Amino acid sequence: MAQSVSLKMLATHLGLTVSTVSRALNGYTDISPATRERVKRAADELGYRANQNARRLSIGTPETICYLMPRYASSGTQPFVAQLLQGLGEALSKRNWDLLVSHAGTSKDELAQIDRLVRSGRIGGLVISRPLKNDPRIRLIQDLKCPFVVHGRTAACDDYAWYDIDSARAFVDAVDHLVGLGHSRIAFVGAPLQYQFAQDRLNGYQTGLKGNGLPGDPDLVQIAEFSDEGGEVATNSLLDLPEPPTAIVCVSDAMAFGALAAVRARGLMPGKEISVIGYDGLSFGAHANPPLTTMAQPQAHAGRRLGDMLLSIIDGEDPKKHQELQRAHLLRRQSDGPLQHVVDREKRSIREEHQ
Amino acid sequence: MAQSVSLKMLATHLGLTVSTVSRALNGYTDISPATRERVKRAADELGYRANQNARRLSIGTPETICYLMPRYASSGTQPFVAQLLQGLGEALSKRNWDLLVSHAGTSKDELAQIDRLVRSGRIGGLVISRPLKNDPRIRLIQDLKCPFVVHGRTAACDDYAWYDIDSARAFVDAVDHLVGLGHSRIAFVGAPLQYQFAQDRLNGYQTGLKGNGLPGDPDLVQIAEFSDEGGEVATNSLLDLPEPPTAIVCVSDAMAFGALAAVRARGLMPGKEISVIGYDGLSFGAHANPPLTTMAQPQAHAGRRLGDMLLSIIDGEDPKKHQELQRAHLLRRQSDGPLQHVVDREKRSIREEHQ
DNA sequence: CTGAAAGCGCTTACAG
DNA sequence: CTGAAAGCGCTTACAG
Repeated sequence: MAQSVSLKMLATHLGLTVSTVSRALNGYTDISPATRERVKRAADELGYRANQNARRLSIGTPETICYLMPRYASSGTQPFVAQLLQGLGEALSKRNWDLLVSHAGTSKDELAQIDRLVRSGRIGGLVISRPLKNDPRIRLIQDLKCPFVVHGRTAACDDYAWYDIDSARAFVDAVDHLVGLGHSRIAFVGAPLQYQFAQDRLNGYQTGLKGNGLPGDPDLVQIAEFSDEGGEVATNSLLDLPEPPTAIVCVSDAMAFGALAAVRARGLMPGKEISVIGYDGLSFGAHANPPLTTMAQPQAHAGRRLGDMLLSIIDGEDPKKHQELQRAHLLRRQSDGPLQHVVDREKRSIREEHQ
Repeated sequence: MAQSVSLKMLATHLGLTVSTVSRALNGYTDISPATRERVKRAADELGYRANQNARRLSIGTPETICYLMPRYASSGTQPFVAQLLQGLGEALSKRNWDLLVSHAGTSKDELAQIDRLVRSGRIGGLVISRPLKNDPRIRLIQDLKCPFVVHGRTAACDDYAWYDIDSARAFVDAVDHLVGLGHSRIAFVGAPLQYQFAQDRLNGYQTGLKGNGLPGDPDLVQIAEFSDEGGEVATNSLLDLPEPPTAIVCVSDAMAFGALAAVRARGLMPGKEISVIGYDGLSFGAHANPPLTTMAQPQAHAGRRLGDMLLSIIDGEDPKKHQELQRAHLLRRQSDGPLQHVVDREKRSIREEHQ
């Protein structure tokens, strides 16, 4: 590895002392403009870069924040990660902070890792995604008194900083939209409720039903694994009901893809016989069969905001002042449509043909 | 931020000197087993973690590697990034190294950033993805004498470490497969050739043609922007040809999604009238219309191997000994099929109906 | 087996 | 305006 020039080398090269050179480089005003220029030029020429480990040890801050990768990111269903990292990087680069990423195996590992991470002075802040309703990571980070910001929310989210999409509201909108299309038997395909986002979306669905004077039928709420396969399983349960739904709202685009597959497998056409709405706004949804109608959100925004918020908090601002709720909006493609008044019997016969 | 206990605090707490405590913790053998145990227990109880900035400054290595995010990752078409990071993280965690990610705006920024990164002693190694044929980053990193490993290859890839999929071979296989289905008019939808992977895949396509005694028709090679829109544009050009292809191989799944859309827009069914094969093996391809046949590859593998290789090189091993070529395999879904012997006129009339 | 000391490469009061 | 010195929190020869 190319041993880069040290401050001492630069100083002797200039016939100055390290303290003068250091202050010149760091823009101290008590340095003569002439030497300041001379020092900067020499630094450029020699390609001097302050050793960050030394610098950070000296100034007492790691100038680094860490993004804790969602544990299930490995399943490849986390297309938002690259964008989020991009946004975080943008926010941090303004102040030359570094972005670390950290994965963990089990939940216990994760807590131990967080503990190690902050106690070892490597990081000055943390960002975590998709918290549980009652997320042990958050209590730990609070105990550690490490600045942090949450991408999403927990059940009790009053006393820390977060950025979230108002997904409850989004599901109200989705239900309203479907009711507007004539649907009344609307189902919900959800993810395990220990995730707060899963609970929020279910709440929104239920609020939407109530707001339209629709009864809630427990059979129409199907919770499954948070993946396309899960969406398929849940949707199959719905379609097996004596009185199946005419519309389905799904907790994510991935689950909606599974729902589309299940509907098609019965010889029904999503967007015709059954409406399916996803949540996420993945660009890929445009290529689904049929193109997926979904609740889209400003993805690129999230990382940048999260980064800015975290930096402010590290600067001493009150975390409670950094709680930001964004809206999702309906991105209509082709998987939703008006209620079709078909006799049940007819639908069944079509279905049987394809089995 | 919770000021974690320092070595000095731990030492005074134990009535020992920092040097003894440090060596006990680092497993030196010249420490009595009794005190070693005592020290370790106390460290656990007090939650001591060595300050990494101090430690790394002292031992002279940053114990950190950096992944340079592909610049176009922002477009959201980089689903492999999360998996790659996961794999890298796994490899690094075995030795407690950290994983930094770095983005850059323009190409110039990127070079400056790399320079800063390695000169500032923040990182002990670099991994870069998808190099250009002649990638200026690689020359720079070599000049800097920073250990590195490439995810992909450049045109001249003899003197550094890399991990790549044999995509030339994959395209030979794809062409062979299509020829086996009766196709002879096979087109190529490609990405800009400054990317080496784009050139490799074109080469494979051409080799495949030659191997089957098929003439190469320049009209059948369409290069476009590396995205689904690009794939659509390229495919439209192909379908506008006086004698359109009966099969298309695409340089990526994203481009193939665009190709499927273009084919469907003409009222033709991919997998029937025209075969389309992608490359990547994205799980999402199963939800395309129709499900996309593709050349799949062991994605989870890449990050782990890259991380292991880089660590070995940092340990002093010869980079040239770490060049790994993996094979892709055909993942058949439903966008390919046997050549249909339809009269051209007939095809055209179907097409016109749908315009 | 343990301690005293130097050093990693910076920054920053403190003198002058 | 510049220099000499202490300190950030570790590790690691070197003594004893």
